[in-house]
Amino acid sequence: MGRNGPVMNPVCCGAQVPCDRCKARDLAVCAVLDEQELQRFSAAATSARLEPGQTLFHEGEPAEEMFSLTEGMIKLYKLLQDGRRQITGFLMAGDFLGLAFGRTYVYSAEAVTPVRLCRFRRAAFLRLLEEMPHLERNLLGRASSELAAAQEQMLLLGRKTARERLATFLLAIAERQHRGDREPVELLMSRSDIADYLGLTIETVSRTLSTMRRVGAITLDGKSRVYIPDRDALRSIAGL
Amino acid sequence: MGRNGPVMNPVCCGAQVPCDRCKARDLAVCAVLDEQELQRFSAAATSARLEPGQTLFHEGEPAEEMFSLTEGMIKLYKLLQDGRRQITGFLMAGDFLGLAFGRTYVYSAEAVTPVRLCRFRRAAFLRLLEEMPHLERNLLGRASSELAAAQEQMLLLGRKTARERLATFLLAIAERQHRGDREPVELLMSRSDIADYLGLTIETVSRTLSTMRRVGAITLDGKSRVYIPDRDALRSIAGL
DNA sequence: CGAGAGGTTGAGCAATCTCAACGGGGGTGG
DNA sequence: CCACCCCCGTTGAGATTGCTCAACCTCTCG
Repeated sequence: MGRNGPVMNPVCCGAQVPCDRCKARDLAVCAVLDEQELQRFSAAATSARLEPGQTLFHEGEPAEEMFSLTEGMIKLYKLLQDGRRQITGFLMAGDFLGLAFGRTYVYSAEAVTPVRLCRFRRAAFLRLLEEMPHLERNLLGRASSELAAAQEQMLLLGRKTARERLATFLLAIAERQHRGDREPVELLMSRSDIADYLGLTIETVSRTLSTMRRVGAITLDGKSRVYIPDRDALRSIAGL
Repeated sequence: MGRNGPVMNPVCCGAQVPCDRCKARDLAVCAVLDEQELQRFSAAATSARLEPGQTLFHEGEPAEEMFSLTEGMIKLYKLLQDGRRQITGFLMAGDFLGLAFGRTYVYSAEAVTPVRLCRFRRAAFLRLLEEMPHLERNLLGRASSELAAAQEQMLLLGRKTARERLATFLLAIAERQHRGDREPVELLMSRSDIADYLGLTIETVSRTLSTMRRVGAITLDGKSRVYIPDRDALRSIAGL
């Protein structure tokens, strides 16, 4: 799969501002790389696209590739045999995935929106990593904040009520989308995805959102646009 | 707080076999360090002890130190303002903690059993890290497996029933303690800790264990010794 | 021996789930 | 262009798991 077309909005290093240096390269990694390193990265990477619903890889498959997202949203999830699903995270432009040091992927990854990403053969990536310690530091920082987010999510799943979960979720999205206090939040994922992320059923998600609307905590525009009139009010519902 | 007494069972690099090189040093990090590096590490570290119930640090405090556990068990947890608690993990000899790249600790840490650990000033540790890229790789590997464990726990908290949670928990402990199929598992933590780890109440934990005993899935000897006659049976209860 | 902490058990309750009906929007085929 | 269908989301009613509150038990410690 080769490069196809210009990159619209590559985001670098998890930062929000697209970085000129990788704009033309469809790379999300360019953290502290110098020009020469960046070229070597480009050489090791190929670009790819996914449509909503398409699977990037399944839990348990041999982890032969690593990816960085340059556009769109991907969900990560784990399944029990009877089909119960837990979504462990939503990734956005600038995020890495597949950084498994084990032999196989420990989760499945599927596109939520149309996605553009950059693939590395695992071995090649690890070789590059070897030679660029500053990149390793960057990855360690990412892993560390992902871990913090995971612990936050454990608190949510283990101890928060449905109301609190939804409130927490909406606030987190608002922050991630850098929405001003007046701007709406866009839910790019389905109710079913939200439910499986929050450890609830779609019915409970739906009911809880309806109640929040009725109470005036949020306004809904269509199914996926959410206005939050008073963020502090929502924060107090979120329980933190 | 200086060194006090001989080290009984330091565990290295998260591996299970104590390593001679750090036995005398009360260090858990000696991964791929050569003799000189190890000496520098010893120089940067001080040793400490904690009694059960003592707190190492609280969520939100400035993260000025990092630790590696050489003996005993520590629990990590997060709180909501009303006191609801989620334990996000139990650490054992060889584990790191406090590896926050942010300014503050993102969780609290408290001793479950008597604990022996090794403290580093954060700045000193990061400096050492800078100079020992192989150590950084080691930490990245640890972070990556912690992340995998966190995702497994999200699946548990979001989607498993009380029975499945307990079964999963017992199996995980059995593995961590490398118990043969006949040997009992030791629950070093209280029912309340187990409940807060599994997102349940102590009553549900107690009832569920009783039921498992009644059904013959486990045998209890006192409050904390658990025999698992048939691990596969328990695995099938665990739902994976 | 009494007090307190930790654990178990019981009864009733409540939050969330399950099952089911219904509605709207978008795509498709006649 | 319209009718139909299907997917997704919403709403309702009843079931169920796990929680709350309370009693009781056991062990340890003073």
